[in-house]
Amino acid sequence: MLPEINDRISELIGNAFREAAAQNLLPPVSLPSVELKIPREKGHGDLASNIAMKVASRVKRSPVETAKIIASLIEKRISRKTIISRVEADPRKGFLNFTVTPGAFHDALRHLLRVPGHWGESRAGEGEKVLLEFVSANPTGPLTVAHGRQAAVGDVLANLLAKAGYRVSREYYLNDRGRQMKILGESVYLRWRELRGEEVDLPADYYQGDYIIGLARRILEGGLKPAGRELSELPPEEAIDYCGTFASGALLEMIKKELRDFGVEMETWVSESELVAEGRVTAVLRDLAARGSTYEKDGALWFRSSAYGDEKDRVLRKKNGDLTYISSDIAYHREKYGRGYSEMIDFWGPDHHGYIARLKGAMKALGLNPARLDIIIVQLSTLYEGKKKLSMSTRMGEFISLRQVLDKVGKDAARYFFVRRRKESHLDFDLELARKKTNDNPVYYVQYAHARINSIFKKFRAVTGRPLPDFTKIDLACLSEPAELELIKKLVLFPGVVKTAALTHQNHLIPAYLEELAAIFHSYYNHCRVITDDPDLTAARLALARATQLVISEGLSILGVSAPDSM
RNA sequence: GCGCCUGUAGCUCAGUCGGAUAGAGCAUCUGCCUUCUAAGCAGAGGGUCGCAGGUUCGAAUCCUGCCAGGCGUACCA
Repeated sequence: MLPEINDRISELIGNAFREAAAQNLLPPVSLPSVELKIPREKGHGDLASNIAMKVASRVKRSPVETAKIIASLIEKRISRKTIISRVEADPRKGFLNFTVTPGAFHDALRHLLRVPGHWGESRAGEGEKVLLEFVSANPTGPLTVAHGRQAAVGDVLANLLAKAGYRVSREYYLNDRGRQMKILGESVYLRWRELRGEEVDLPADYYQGDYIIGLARRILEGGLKPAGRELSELPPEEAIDYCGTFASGALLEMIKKELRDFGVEMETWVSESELVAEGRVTAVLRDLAARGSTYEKDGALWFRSSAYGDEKDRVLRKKNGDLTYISSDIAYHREKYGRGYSEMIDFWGPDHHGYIARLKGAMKALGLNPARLDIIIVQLSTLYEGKKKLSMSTRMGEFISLRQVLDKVGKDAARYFFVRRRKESHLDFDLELARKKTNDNPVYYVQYAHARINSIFKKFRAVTGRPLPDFTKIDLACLSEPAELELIKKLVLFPGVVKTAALTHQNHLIPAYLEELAAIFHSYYNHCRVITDDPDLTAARLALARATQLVISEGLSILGVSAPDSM
């Protein structure tokens, strides 16, 4: 609806400039695209344009003078049919300030009520396929808080892009082979021996967490026997392999459950070991070699990444014959390109940012367009309990897991807090605040508005003994209080916020918008009673409350947060 | 050294393509429940937008240099 209002005003401005040229008031100029902003100050109307300032030098008049000429021409065109009721030239800077008619806002509100659940959708994505890959943690331990934020940020952006008309899928890339998996197997194996009464020495770079002991105990007490043989009868190499396979399988199941409990559903899981088994890694190394992008040095195979923007060349295959992580990652990303996505988005932690150049370089070396691959670095979070900072040492297994955060604050608060700040910003996450049931807590503040509206509906049914009216058939013209028009204006903005957030990957715009909307509603609630003696006014206000509820629940559903009917 | 991110009110942070007197929440102070949920509302105080230049009619925003913090700079992942 707002785009329509924008278009109509742009048209008025364009016509006024042509008219000014025809009457020799201003020289003819080609106009830049008209930008309309919502002024902060209430006295500046509903929408403002800076066009007079933009063209001032070209028309050889001051911005204020230009604005005055244009405003007076537009003013003459104002009638009952136009979307604006007033235009004013700001005498200090040269803004053109427009006041939109209440009728235009009522039309927008009526439209919203006719498309419940679809307000906020757009076709900006034109059905293009987008793949979002996130979390992708090694199955070597529980998900951490860092994974939690990536999961929330990735999942919410996926929801946003879907709203904006993209065909979205979510994917988890499973690093289920290589050095870390071997260490996992050895860690569990050592703990298993320890449980059997042996003295063992767990090297510092092995996995230290208690969950490793838990896995070892499951092997021991469950009497798990690989191929019918006792683990103790196997040669250590085989026993370690078995422990690794068992542990990564169990941990993967745990990760899947954690993600489900966090509200994240991956469409696809891609396994690194399968990519290797299918020969995709050797194939990609061969193709890089064929393109002259590799060379042998010191017994290792190198990728000429410095020729593609990286600061130095990188090893693909180590001296001992093992593949490095980048080799399978190159193969994995080429495989993704082959699936026909117009855009692929990876979410990584900040410790991986040095990796971007070499991966994009590899895509370029393979003749693929690196611009289709967008790597988003999600900054870390520091957890607090009030003022107390919580320890975060992963090495000692002392980290707070995503599971613990979920247990402490619940899915709604966790997801909301993770996306509330720009993903580029380091996040201070106060668990105590997230748990509070007061207005300091933004999640509750927004959810409360939704529940409160529901309670108005309940009251209406109880008092009148009638069901809610059909909101699509209500005369909204009596909504004329400033507080009502302000609320409608905010509702009308929602689709634009969703679109901007999706296209610029700025999830945090949604919580910010919802908090502003909730504030306007709470203020309105204190200012005007919905249920009054006037049945027409009551119906119109119920409709406005319903529209607010629809937008809040749609906004929260983008965040994957529930919209409770009562609190 | 080089690369990426960050620096805005006491604290946590918004600020879209450069636009009007830089905004919000928390914290502090003052009010509002016989009426739809006080998990709410109304109001007050609080600023050298890290520093210095530059571009511009106009800079928190763009450019350059510097300062501070975080992360990275592996034949680990």
